[in-house]
Amino acid sequence: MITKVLAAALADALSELGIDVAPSEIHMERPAQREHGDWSSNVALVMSKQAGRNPRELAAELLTVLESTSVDQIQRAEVAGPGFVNFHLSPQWLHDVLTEVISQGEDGYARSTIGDGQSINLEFVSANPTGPLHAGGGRWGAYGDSLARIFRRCGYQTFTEYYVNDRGLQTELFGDSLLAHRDGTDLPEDGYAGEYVAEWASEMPDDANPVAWGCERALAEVQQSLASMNVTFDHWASEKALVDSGAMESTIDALRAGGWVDEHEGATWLRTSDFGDEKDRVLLKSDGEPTYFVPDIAYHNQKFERGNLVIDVLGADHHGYVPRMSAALQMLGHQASSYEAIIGQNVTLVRSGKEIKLSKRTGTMVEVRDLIEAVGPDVARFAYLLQSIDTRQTIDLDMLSSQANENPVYYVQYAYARIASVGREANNRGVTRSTFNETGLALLTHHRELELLRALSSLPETVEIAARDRSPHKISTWIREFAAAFHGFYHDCPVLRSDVEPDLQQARLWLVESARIGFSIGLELLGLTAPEEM
RNA sequence: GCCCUCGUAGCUCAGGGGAUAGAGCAGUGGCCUCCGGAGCCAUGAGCGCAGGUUCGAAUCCUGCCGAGGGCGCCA
Repeated sequence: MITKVLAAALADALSELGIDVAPSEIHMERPAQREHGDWSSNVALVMSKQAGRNPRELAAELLTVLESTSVDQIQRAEVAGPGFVNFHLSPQWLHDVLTEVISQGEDGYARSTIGDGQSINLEFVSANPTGPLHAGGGRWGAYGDSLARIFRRCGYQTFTEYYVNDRGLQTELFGDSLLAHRDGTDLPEDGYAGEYVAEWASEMPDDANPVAWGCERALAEVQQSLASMNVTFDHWASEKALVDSGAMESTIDALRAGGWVDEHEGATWLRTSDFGDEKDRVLLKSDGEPTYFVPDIAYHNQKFERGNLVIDVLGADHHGYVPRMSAALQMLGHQASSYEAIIGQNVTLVRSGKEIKLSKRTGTMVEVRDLIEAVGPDVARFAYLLQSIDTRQTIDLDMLSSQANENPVYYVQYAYARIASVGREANNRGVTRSTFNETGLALLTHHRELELLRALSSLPETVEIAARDRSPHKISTWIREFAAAFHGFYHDCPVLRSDVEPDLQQARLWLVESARIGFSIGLELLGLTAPEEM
């Protein structure tokens, strides 16, 4: 890769000046302004203190040395601003990108090895099985699923889970609510009053166990909604099965054996404050019943059997829970760094300019299924993935519906459809692609062609950054920019038109193929479909 | 009161310590004789406030202001 070549050249030049820096320490960046070249380095600014020279002076000396050891692709290098070394490259470096994309293909390009040999267990959504998934929960689904795809592309062995709370107070309340609806009796206090409860109650067989039946019914609903948005899980972990296996007892035993458990005020406590939690937490209530915390610890402990790094995606309303879980896991012998919680901000749903408060119990809700049915799975999924998980997201249902046709996802998918269309049209015209090695890529000099390759060249680093920052939205941002580059190219650079020279046509056909590969990878990471026609 | 997030254009949001802070939507004006106009091109406006660290801060630190969330022997 060109950045490595440039960094190595800079490192060599520095060592000639008596400054030793590993090439990997030298950062190459893409200048914001095109006039500032193709690549830029700030080494002179960073090293100036150590070198005892001012940055521009050092940069100038670097250039002198670089001239004698010139790299092929460097057309010209210059000192700019406070001391940047800017490289203006010949288009060859972008033609090399095209070659790389074609030779590595859809499967190999932008595949990273940063996660090789590591495994991640990723839990997300895990909404209680007491009703349909609401539209806010869809965000965790889209996020988690895309993050898992990104992890996998980076070499992490990734295992995804949905923790099903199919026992406990909420499920019993839900079961009782189903019964009350079916039998026409009074709803229990704090029972579930949503429309779906009445609907489901009428489906419930007389001999069914309301809790078990209700959970199963809800889970099927959730599963289906997520699947329609292309979100799936490797494992649906049942809390009930976990508890039935005796995991609660063995977990408490292990914590006791470690000396982390105290008894006072009639209850059994875990000294989580020893690990930075605000206060200690109750394991067994004074009535002897375990709190929800116990099975949760057992579950998290067990997840380490399916990954070295355990990650939870949690809504902001659960962030207070992280220190106690981290404490408990450390007591059980896990490294603090092997447990990570990603805290996502909640979604605000707006309709007719008014915020819709979501509550399963009172029944005011917007189901993720409604959203998907209204705008389509790709629009819904991309809407979730457009923004950083740190951003409190506002989804305006009216706007999403009324502007469904100009949704950003179509901008991207339209580019893919256009590529497919070029292929079809090439068939119609009897144009075939020649052997890649015989194609004259040097003919690709139009700025639109080069911009397209430039965008394509940034995909590998974007994927790694997205994995490192746990930020699928960086792929969204990338693919929108990539689509813009493609539409610009498509507008200005005809491929099949009769006035295009055959050699140029061949080069462009391969360029289009490389773009197809780029879109294909990006759309797959986002879990979006790649339509041949729209 | 304490803790966690977040304040960027009219709206929804990008912005890995770097140079002149970017998109989309909304507004205005242009662009189809052959590959799909769901497209392309042009145009106005902005980093909540105050300090600090740094050669350099939207980005890191502190304080203030504002918004959301959390502070149960609930889950």
